[in-house]
Amino acid sequence: MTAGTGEQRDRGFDHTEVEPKWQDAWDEHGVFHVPDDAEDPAYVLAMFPYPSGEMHMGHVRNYAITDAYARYQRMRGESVLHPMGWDSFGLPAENAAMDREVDPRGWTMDCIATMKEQMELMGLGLDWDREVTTCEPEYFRWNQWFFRRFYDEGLVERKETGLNWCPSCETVLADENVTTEGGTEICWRCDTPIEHRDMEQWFFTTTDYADELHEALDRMDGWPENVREMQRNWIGHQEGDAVAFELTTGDSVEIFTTRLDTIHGATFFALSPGHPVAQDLAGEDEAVAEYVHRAEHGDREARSASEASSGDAARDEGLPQTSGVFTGEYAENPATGEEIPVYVADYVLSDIGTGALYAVPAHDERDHAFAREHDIPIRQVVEPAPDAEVDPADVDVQRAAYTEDGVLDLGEVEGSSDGRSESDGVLANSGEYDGLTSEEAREAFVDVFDGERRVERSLRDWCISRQRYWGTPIPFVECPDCGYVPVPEADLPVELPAFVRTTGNPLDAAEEWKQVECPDCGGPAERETDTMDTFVDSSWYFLRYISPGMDDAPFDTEQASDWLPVDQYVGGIEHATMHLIYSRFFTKVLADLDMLEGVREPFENLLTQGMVRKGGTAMSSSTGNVVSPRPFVEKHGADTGRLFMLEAARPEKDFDWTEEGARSAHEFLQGVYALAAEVASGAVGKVDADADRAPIDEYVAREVSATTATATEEFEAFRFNHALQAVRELVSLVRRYRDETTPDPAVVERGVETVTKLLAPVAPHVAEEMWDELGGEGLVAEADWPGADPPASYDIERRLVENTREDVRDIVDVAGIEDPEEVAIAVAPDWKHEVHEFARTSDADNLVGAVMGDERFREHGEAAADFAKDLAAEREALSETLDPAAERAALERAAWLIEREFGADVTVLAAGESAADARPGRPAIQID
RNA sequence: GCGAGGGUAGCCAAGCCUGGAAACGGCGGCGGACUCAAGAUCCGCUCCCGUAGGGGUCCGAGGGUUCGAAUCCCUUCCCUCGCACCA
Repeated sequence: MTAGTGEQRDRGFDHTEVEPKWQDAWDEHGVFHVPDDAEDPAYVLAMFPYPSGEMHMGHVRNYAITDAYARYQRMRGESVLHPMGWDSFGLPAENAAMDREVDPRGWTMDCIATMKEQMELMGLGLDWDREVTTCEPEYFRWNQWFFRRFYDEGLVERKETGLNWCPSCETVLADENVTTEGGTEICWRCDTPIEHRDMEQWFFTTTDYADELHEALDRMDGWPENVREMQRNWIGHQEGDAVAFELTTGDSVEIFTTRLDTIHGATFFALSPGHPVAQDLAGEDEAVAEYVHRAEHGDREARSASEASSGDAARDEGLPQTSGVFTGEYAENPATGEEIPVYVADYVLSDIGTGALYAVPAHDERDHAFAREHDIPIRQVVEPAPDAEVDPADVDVQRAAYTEDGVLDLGEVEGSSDGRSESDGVLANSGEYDGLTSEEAREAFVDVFDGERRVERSLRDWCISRQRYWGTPIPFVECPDCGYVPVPEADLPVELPAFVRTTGNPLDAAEEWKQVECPDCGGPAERETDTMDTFVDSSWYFLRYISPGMDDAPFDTEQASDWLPVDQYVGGIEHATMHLIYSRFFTKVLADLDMLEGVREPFENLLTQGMVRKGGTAMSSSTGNVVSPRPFVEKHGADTGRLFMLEAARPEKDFDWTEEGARSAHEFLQGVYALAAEVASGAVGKVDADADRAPIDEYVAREVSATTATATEEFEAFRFNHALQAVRELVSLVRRYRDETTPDPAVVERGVETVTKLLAPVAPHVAEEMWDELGGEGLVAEADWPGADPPASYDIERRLVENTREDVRDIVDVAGIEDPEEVAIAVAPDWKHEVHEFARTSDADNLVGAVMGDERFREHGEAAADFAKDLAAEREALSETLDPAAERAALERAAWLIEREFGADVTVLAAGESAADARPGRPAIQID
């Protein structure tokens, strides 16, 4: 439908008129501004966007969630910080600049302006006074400032290692920026397969914090388990031992193993092709040199080859898994004193452990395969424990490796009472250590072989250099005499030179900018031309929101310590191992630099929102499978979009965008607005003292309270869909009340007013309009959230009413009663209630006996015995019921619903003859 | 291979932690009210049988615990995601 048609205006509201009006009003009242002196406000944060210029539905969902929660908290009386900013450095701006003769800055600023306008269109309640833009020198100067501080603290290293290179983006990438798809490593931004290059780059030493980053995850209850698990995987955790082996080359080579217990079975030694000792040997031995070369270069071809094939694993096809070359050198097995041959083997990876290992073919499958191929002896040193399920005679290590390591399953230690230990392995052929369990042997051997117990992790230091223009210049100068020298703090920020279109890094081409004096010796020097990974920007932006204008520090320590951690963070799962690890790292470093007090984790609660799909598949601009937010909002209104998104599914789940769902949301809003307008115009009911109506009014009042309680609970738990479902039910009830009785306008008004408030966080514009119609004071955005106690015994009563209504329907239906005229409902007599309660709480063995033994009940004779028998059959399932008077009152309150449904008179009776069939919670029903 | 999360009526989807009602809600379908009619709105029904509220079957499959299991335990199958030549 077209906005603002005459037809619409008659009965509904026109969102093109209403939405800007209230946006202005919120603005004028500074509703969303948080003063600096606010005490520990609720910090509700959506991951700030990269300003691409167009919002997509994922953004809308993200912000609809945080805004609803923030608005809800505000109505609860909290001060709320709900800020927004722009993650505005990055390659797309540079690409756009190359494509269409603009400069990255201009393009970015235009995009920000458009996106901000779209956010305003959505009516998001954001504190724009705290807007943060990472590509502004006022922001990125602090990146440089942090870089220097980190450098002073020894957290910055410049080192050469094998790095990921994206040929399309023409820059190195951190490990975190590389994703694996079908065995191929690709760039997270452009999906181009990456290459490996050895380069010297700048690193933040995230590994210094690996232990804490890993261990703290266990305590982060506010995070979803899958994100924590992803981070655990990413950081890695292998407990083992490092032991040195002496080689005939004269080198002492450290290995890392989780199976030190098997050391007596080591029959060869293996180095990865990248290992320094292997590299040295390659210099002396042609065969080794050739193998190392093939291993290093086969790599790339093999990857593209395996990509073409079905591509199960990224196993090199050029080099089989068992490939390797004997170096002619030997290592001494410290356990046996034997000389074992040293191989260079491709299956040994340079970035796992130390890149060197002793191989135990008897107890490791890969070592086994290698040994078979190269005719190396296989010696068993672990066998099944005497009490293990496996017969030692069945173990043939010549045929296959026996990998049971005999680790005690902690959960099963107690279970050894069943006569069988869970420890499967004990040592054999290991001299004096025979008979020890693997675990005991490991304990012993660390000392015996002068090793070191250690935890190996897969987390690597964070490579932050990027060979791109549109980022924060790394504040260093390279002097031919002094080496790398930091730019003095007084000279910060190092700003970007004008953009030039060039292949490669534009900063390299900015000759004038590049040439500087060395801060140390004053001689000619060159600026570092790399810029920082943009994840540096996003690692602390949530701190800048706290003191956005501060110009002598990145943020105010005292205020940040009070306002952090972020109470609720909402964003996409794609940042699980990137942004969310980097931010945690930054926060810990800042805490250790005393810039934060008592805060070591930035985000208390994390919600990863699900995708918005269409027709079962993800919305994607490349396939055109999208619903564009802007046209949608212009046509149907922001509230419609927000309501639909939030009621369609729980925030963390994916959901399908459907036309029907959106339409249903729109119609609901129009309908509920119309109801408010009708109430406001005085067209509903008349003030007329009618005693009969009192129970009905009370019924509605109780439903209003119950809905409020439900909505509150659900908002609190981020289940907006459940809250909204309850609100829809209440609206439906209020309508029925209005239509079918002589309604009390005050009751209707209270219902509609409550609905307005409950809806305000989700459909804020319509809610303001309704609030205005109803004559509410001020803005509903600033109104108090309604009280939230559920009425006494509400659940029991609801069950009673629902059951009774259903029973009436059943009877009418099954008995084929055409036109019921009178429905009589009779509550069970007092004594039955007493027996029921007695049965429910009694623990007597013989319930019937116990009941009949009580003279209160005995006087009801046979009826009491029968009833007791029935109860006995289901005594464990008996649930609490209302007392007779309460039951009767509840049914009287609900009687109007039955009258309305069947057009029959309904009478609710106290117990009488007609109540013979009645039971507590199940009244007798007579229909005529 | 390791790990995490899932499998609920035609579809989407609650409930499972803290066992106790054929199992919330939405969509679709069916019937009814209102209406000249359509739309909108409202009220029901939607696993099977049943002319007074009853009975049967049911929550991926199979076992078990229990008076009682969608919920707890074990086994098994399938799906999604993350990690993975990890020494």
